[in-house]
Amino acid sequence: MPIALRPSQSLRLLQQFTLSEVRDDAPDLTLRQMAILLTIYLDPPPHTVRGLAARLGVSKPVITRALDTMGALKLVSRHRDQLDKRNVLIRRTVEGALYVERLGDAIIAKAMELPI
Amino acid sequence: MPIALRPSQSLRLLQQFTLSEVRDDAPDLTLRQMAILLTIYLDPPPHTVRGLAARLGVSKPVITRALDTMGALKLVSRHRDQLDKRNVLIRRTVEGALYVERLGDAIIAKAMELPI
DNA sequence: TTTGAATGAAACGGAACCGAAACAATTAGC
DNA sequence: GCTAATTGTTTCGGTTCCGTTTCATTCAAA
Repeated sequence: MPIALRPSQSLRLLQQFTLSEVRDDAPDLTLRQMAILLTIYLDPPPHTVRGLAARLGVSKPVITRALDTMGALKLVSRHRDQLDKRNVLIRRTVEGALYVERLGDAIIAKAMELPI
Repeated sequence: MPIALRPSQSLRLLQQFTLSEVRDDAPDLTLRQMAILLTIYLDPPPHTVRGLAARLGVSKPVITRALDTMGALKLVSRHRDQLDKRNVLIRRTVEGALYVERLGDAIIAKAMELPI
């Protein structure tokens, strides 16, 4: 059975989620950064700058800069591909996995609280 | 019956939603702007800068700047409260309602596509 | 009426982000 | 080997956002 949401439920869920993120002490990611992070953690590896840029429909510098920021936050890490040294492989980190897990928990909690 | 989501479903839903927003031509709002916009459109009015700042747990300048940006996008409008001219009342707009409605539709569509 | 509190906006310096273009490093094709 | 293509990064000028502080306006209380 697919997940069926009514319009008011979907918007309330999004509101509660964004509010919890804003209120939280954890660093706020931009929408783009969040899309990149989730793609790295949900889609099967390997992940490259080029591949992520294509997945998001943005330019490569957008990915590079987002990886700079999230790398400083230790949410992802970069490593040169030894088979093709032009490539950079983006890998998951423990901190990133925790961050993503926390996102999922927040959504589940807010979904549970939704009025019927 | 409350909305029950499994962790993988909640994260996949968030990924699909953020990806659709990033890919979309519509201007990307920051998480804070989105929280403000949804609060204005979902919570009962009146909405003031001070009230929104308290609701989000941020400072007033954060609200003022976000209203500047979203006002330029015509997603919200500002009006002086004639009863207490210190207050600024934030009101909804047609464009903002459409933007919010589109957000809800995107979530519903992505939720329907989730694997069981 | 005058002092103090409350509200929202503006100013400030610093940081991050944007699109576009140019760039070095590496690989592929001939 | 040598040219062309690919990959990711850097640079550029400009914009937006941030936190903090300061300010103007308005209301409330004495």
